[in-house]
Order: sequence, then structure tokens, then C-alpha cells
Amino acid sequence: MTTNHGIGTETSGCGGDEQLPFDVFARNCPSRETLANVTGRWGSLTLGALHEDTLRFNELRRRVEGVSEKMLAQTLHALERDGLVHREAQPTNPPRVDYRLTALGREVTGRLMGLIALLEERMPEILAARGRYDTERGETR
Amino acid sequence: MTTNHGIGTETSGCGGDEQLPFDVFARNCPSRETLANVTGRWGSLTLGALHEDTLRFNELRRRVEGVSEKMLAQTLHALERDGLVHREAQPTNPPRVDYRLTALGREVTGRLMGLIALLEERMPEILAARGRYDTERGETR
DNA sequence: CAGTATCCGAACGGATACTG
DNA sequence: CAGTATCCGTTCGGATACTG
Repeated sequence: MTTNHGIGTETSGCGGDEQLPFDVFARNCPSRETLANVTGRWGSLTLGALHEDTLRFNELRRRVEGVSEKMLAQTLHALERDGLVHREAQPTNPPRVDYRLTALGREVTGRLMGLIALLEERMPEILAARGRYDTERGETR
Repeated sequence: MTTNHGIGTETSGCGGDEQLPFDVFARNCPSRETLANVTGRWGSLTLGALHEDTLRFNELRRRVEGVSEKMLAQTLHALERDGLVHREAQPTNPPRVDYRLTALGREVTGRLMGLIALLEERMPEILAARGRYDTERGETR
């Protein structure tokens, strides 16, 4: 797309009241926040885990290796708020809460996984590039 | 559970010496770092800017609205190290340095832009979900 | 089980000053 | 122009303890 993304424009009405399209390159566009939620450290892994299964809180904790309770809760809140994840609590005892992707969440996660798959596929090239960079530029660290 | 992504496995040999595929869900997989570089706050915007043009340092600074010198330099180093961006310095005076995407960088950026485009397209739904979430859950926080 | 609350160190990130 | 170095406040994020 060779259109102007408005990267350098200060006038970021960006989708709100105007008919301007949303634009992550615009400084105050809410899409920036969603992008961060989706691609953030735990957001992408959480979506990835839910891409395969409906999961409960502690199941997610076990599957997303390394995430803390705090971060998982925070991540799930953000994704739920953006309408990408659906939370369903059964009023049983002990409590049971299921998390699953919404329709929109599945679409977004699909593209996200596409990006991830490409990176994983090309990691050999990337590691080779790193090796070159690290030897050319001083190892002197 | 359909396919095991190894999310919960501690044994993350992950591509290194073994024949295991790279896996962002594995704790120590180097692909996690690359994913962070690509999707990070300034990484995605920098790649997006270079998707359209070869640019010099200060041109990039102006196009990626809001980035500081420090962050732009840091971001470019990381992307160059991963072999996604190529840096070419002319030994002139004053110095001139051009940044452009590598072939791999163009592929990665393509998918990244696909994700971004979807999010931008669906922002109305996302904002609606936010509105619902914020009113249902107490404003009383 | 499914979270919330708190503490605190580490990392992020902006502003400024300086170098080649 | 193209960066590096430094200072320093803000946020991130893990460990722990506690609630319903």
C-alpha cells in the first residue's frame, strides 16, 4: 500500500468522530493500544494458547510457560476488554471460569499466528544474521 | 488438546542443536526475542515506515512520530541484528546512512501489516467492546 | 480454583548533552 | 547528519501473601 499512513502527521483525529480511518501510526490512535495488547509479551502467547482450546485460568497458567498470576490476569482483562477473549464464569463451588476466543479473536489470532509461523520458519536465517552482526561488531562487551 | 505446541514443556531445546522446530511458546526460544523486536512498540512502526521507503536516520525519526533518538537507534540495532533491516553508511561528510528492509524484512513486514490492517479495520467493534466492558464493570474503581 | 493486593527490583523510555 | 552517553522518572513484571 503506497498510501500515506499519516506517520508524520500530528492531526490524528483517527477514526473517532471523523470519517478518518484508524491508523496505528498516528500518535493517539486507540489501535496502538490494541496492537500492544495483541502483540505484547504475554498477549500473543495467551491468544496462541486459546487458539487451540477453551481453557481455565490455571490451565492457561500452565500452558503459557513463565507467566505469573498477575500478568495473566492483566493480559486476560485487556484482551477481554478489546472483545478478543470471552470469559464465562460458572457460579459453582469451587468456581470454574472458561476463557475462549471470540470470532474476532480468532481472526486476529489467525494473522498473529501467521506472523509467528513465518518467524519460526526463518529463525535459522535470523540466527545466522545475529551471528554475523555479533562477530563483526565487537564481541567486546 | 489438538497439537502440542510445547507450551507447557520445560524441555525447550527449540531449534538449536536438535532438530526441534523453533517455538515461541517455549521458554528460551530465540524466536521470542525476535517476535518482541518485530512487534514491540517502535519495532512495528519502524518496519512499517521502511515498508514504503528507504530512509535515513532523521527521516525515520520524523516519520515515526514520537520516537526518541535513543529508542530509534536501539530499535534499528535490534532489527539490523536480526537481519530484517539493512544499514548502509556512505563515508561522506556530513555522513549519510540509509536504512532499508532486507528480503526477509519485507516478508515479515508484510504479515505484520496484515495483522495491523485487520485491527484497524475492526477497531469500531473493538471500541464497542471496550465501551460495554467499561460500563458493565464498575466505573467505580 | 480463581483471582486481588502489595512490595520492590529491573527494564523501558524520554530529555539532554556530547562526539565524530 | 548520525549517532553515543548519561540521568532519571515511569512502567513492567515477578514473588509473596491474602480473599471469596
